[in-house]
Amino acid sequence: MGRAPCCEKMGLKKGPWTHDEDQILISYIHQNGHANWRALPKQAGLLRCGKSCRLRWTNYLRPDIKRGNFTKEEEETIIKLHGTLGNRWSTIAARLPGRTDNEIKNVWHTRLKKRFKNYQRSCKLDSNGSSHESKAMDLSTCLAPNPGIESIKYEPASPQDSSSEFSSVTDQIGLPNNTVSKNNNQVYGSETLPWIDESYWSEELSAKNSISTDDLGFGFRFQLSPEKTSINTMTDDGMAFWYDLLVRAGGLPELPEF
DNA sequence: AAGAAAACCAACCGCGGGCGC
DNA sequence: AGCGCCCGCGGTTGGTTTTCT
Repeated sequence: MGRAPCCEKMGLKKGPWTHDEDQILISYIHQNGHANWRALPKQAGLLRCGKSCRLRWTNYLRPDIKRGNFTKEEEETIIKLHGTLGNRWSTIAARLPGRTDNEIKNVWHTRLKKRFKNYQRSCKLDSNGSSHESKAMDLSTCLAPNPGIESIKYEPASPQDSSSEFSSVTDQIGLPNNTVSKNNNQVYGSETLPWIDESYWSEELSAKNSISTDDLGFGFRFQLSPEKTSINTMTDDGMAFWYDLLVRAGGLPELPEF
């Protein structure tokens, strides 16, 4: 079928908006609203397509837009919401009054994503493993004020899942097999890390009592249980996994300085 | 001081959903 | 039911500004 390009018509202007164009658009919308974006530019006397007008208004000219740098709280909110919602920028923007989806998307791509990646890289274990403990504690610091993991129950995705597949899972999430054991579908770690306080987990997670890792591509389910379990070493991928898990659980604490 | 590289961000593009005809 | 229009969304681009060497 195919659709004609939005600005195909000759004479329609593209590129950065001028101050005069902004004033025309603002004035028109204040007087007439923006019920029909397609018809708006012609009625307002702008040589722009409706799409361009809508974008300029929603991303820049709207009176309720908050300009200026993002606060630390706003950045943390973006990271938390991105962890649970993914790239649903408009949904994230709806939770940040005065911020646009475009702005949030830009902040994520230009600053937050890189900072998070750098942090993961900084946590990467030494090849000789000598820094496992310290790096693990770095993670604990990262996850302060309630470091550690309360309890994780391993639940095979299907009845035929075996211990060998469990090993592949621990490989995937970066948990060395010798630090984790499986017994009656419980995953046990060593005792070297502090526990996560039960209050750490959100009400939402408590209600669900389980976290599906399908979204992460593992195809397994980890379920909370009353028994305490801890993990004492992690690779960067493992950290990314747990970090993601905590974000998804709504329990992301204050971010460390990167 | 100047050129290069990196960071930033406004704007564009194309897709898909909703809706009316 | 099918088609086409409109709008909103997410991905991407490219120009500008800032930082680095």
